[in-house]
Amino acid sequence: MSVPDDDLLRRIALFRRLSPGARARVAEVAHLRAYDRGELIFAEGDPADVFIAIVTGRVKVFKSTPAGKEIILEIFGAGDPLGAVAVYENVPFPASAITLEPTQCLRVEQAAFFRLLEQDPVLVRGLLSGLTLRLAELTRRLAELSGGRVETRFARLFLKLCDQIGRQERGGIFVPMALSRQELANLTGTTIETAIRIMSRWQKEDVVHTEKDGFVVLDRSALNETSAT
Amino acid sequence: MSVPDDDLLRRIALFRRLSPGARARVAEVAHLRAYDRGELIFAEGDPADVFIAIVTGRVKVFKSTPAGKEIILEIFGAGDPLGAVAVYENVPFPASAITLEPTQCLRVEQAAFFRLLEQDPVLVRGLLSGLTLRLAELTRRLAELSGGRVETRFARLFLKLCDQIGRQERGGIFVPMALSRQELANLTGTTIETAIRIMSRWQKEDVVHTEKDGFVVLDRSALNETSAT
DNA sequence: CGCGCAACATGACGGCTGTCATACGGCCCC
DNA sequence: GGGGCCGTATGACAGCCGTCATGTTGCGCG
Repeated sequence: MSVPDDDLLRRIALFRRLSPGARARVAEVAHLRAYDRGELIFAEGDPADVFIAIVTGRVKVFKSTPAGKEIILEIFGAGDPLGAVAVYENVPFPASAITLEPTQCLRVEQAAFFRLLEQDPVLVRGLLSGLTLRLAELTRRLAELSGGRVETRFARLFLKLCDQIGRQERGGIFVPMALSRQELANLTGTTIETAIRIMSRWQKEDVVHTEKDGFVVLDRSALNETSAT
Repeated sequence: MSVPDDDLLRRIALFRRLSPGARARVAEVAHLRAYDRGELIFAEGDPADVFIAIVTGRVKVFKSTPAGKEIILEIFGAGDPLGAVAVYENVPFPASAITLEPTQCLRVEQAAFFRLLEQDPVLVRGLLSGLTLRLAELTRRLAELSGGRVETRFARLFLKLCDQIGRQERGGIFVPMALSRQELANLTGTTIETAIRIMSRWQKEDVVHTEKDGFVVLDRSALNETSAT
C-alpha cells in the first residue's frame, strides 16, 4: 500500500471535480493496492468497511442466482467506484467483485470516507449521479433479459462493447477485453454451451472473431440485424 | 389540486424525518392530485419536471422492452416516491407509471424541489437511501430472471407478495392486490398464456386462488418448494 | 515428454415456453 | 336483448435452449 498522488486521484470520476484542497484531504486517507488477475476484491455479504475505486484495470461485479450460477451485473473500469453505496449505507456488499486483469485500486476506510462526505457535499451529489446511471443501466438490462432470445442479447452485448471500448483495428472493430465463454454466458444470463455455440457460429461466419486479448467485430451490420429481432 | 396538511406529509417516507418547520416548507410548495384507476402518471421519455410521491393507492412502474412488450419494474404503494432520481438529475423519466387503483399523489414542481433539497441535506440522504434499496431489489430480480423457469419466478413473486402485504384471512394468506394475468406476466417476464396456464393449474391444485380483489395463497409450502427449484 | 487441468467445441435429446388459433364468460353501451 | 370488447381459458405445435455426454486443444509443470 502506498499513498496516491493528485494526478492519480484526478483519474477517478468521483474525485475529479473536487477542489485541489479537497483532493489533498482525500490523498491523506487513501491507499493504493494492486491486485492480480482473477483476485477477489470483496465477496457478497462481506461487511462494507472500505470504499474502493479502480485506478487501472477492469473488474467484474457479479451476483449468485438462487440456483447457484453467477450473473455479471456490470464490468467496471478505470475511474469507477466499487461498492460506494454499500459503504455509505453501511450494509454488506450486495454482490462480489473479481478482477478481470491486473488491477490497481484506491481504498479509503469507512470512517475516513464518511468524514470526506461530510466535508464535501459535492461527493454526495457525485454518488447520487453515479447511482442514477447504474439504476438506468440495470433497468435496461432487466427489460432486455426478459423475453428475448440469447443470440439477441449477445448481439446487443457486443454492440455495447464496441461503442464503449472498441477501436478501428485488425480489419474490424477491436474490443480489447478478454472474456471467457463462461463470462459471456454470465453476462447474458445463459449457459456456457449456448455461449460457445453462438460464438463458434459467429467465428465461422466472420461476424466476431475471438482473439487472445479480446474480440474483433468484423460485421457490425450483422449484429445490428440480430439485435433488432 | 389542494394543499396537503402536515399529517399527510408524514406518511411519505422521504419527508417523515424532517423537522416540523422543514415539513411546513414542503407543504407550501406541494399539491395533491387524484388519479383514477389505470391512469397514466408519467410516460417513459417525458421530461421529469415534477417530483411525485404516493399518498394512497398503488402504482406500477414499467418499461418497454426492445421487442415492444412491457416489463413491470416495481409496484409502489403509499409513502413511496416516484421518479425522484429523474427529477434530481434532470433527465427524462426512464420508465412509465400507471395507477393500479384510485390513487392520490403529492406533487412538487422541479424548481421548488431543488430549493427544498438545498435547504435540507436530510432529503438528499433520504434519496440516496431509497435508491440503494431499489438498486438492491433490481439486482435481485436480475439474478432471478436469468436462467430460472417461469413457474419458479411465479412462486417467488407470490411469496414476496405474502410477506409484504399478505394477511391471514379467507382460509389462507390473502394478498389484497388485484393483478391481471397480463400484469402477472409483465412482472415475471413471460407471456400472458404462460401466466394463465400456471395460475389455472394452481387454482385447480388449491395452491393459489384468484379472487376479485386479490389472491388467496392456500398452500404456502408448495410455493416454497417450487421456489427452491 | 507425459500428465493433468482448464477452456473450448460438438452432438443428441427432451422439455419448457412462446406463438397461433379458438372459444367462453362478463361487462358496457347502444 | 344484441353486439362488441376485454380478460380468461385451452389446445396444438414448433423451436430455442438447457442438460448430459464426449472429444479436442492448449498450457503449465515436473
